[in-house]
Amino acid sequence: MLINQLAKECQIPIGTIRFYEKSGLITGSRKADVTTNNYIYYDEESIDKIRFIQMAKAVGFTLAEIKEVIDAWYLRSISKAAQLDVLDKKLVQIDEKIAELKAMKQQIAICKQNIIERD
Amino acid sequence: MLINQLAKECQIPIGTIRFYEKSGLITGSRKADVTTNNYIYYDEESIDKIRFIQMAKAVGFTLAEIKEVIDAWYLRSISKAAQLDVLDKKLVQIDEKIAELKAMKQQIAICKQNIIERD
DNA sequence: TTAAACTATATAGTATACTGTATACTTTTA
DNA sequence: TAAAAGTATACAGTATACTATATAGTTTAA
Repeated sequence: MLINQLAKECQIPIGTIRFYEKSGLITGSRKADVTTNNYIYYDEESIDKIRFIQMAKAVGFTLAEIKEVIDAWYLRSISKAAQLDVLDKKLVQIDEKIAELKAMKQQIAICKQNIIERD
Repeated sequence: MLINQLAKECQIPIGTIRFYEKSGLITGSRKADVTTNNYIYYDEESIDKIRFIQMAKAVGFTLAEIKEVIDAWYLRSISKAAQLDVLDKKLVQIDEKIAELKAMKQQIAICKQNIIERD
């Protein structure tokens, strides 16, 4: 699929896709049998990656942190142990974020009570 | 307490505190009985606010979003209904983020399995 | 077949959230 | 009491993550 369709599929601007590709987060490829242009084609993997990026960004991970995970995910050049290490560390961070969100819920619930109870 | 102590209390650079104050997230005050300088004093409320800011930032909220909550929290000039509205919307967003984090955990767990199982 | 739409590359500009520097004054400490 | 440390203000600079613009070539549709 070409960049335009990938953008529609993921509901994300084309410029952002180009930016992610330049940042090494996703990778499209030229088709050997197409010689008249140098259009870049993307596959399902790119969709998966972009969806993951969106999710991770929404919970406060930076693109640098996200790239670490994506590399552990897809780069077979990295050793098994190193891959698992990155993923385990990310799981810890995720649990920390869940804990923080739960703490925020608590705080906001108490704040709501204060507002309701005051005259 | 002066800015230096607030910074130590919250483990945050003085410059960041000044930036937060200029952004309207926290508010210190001069002391009427101190006439030789114009030092700004901060109270426990500033600590609470900065701790909240740190937590909210860690899970991807912007300072603008955080300011909304802090205003709903502390500004009595806003109507009760409006305050509760802001807080309820934030609770929804928090639940969405928790859901995204849980989905990420799932994905990473599956990825780990794939890495472990492949030879 | 030509105008509209799509693609690539390069470069500049923007928004958010700081971070650093310069200047000037005040307080603390050796 | 003088040097070191702390404080305020203003403004410039930086990092991250886009977003826009210009240019040039390619493909598609009327």
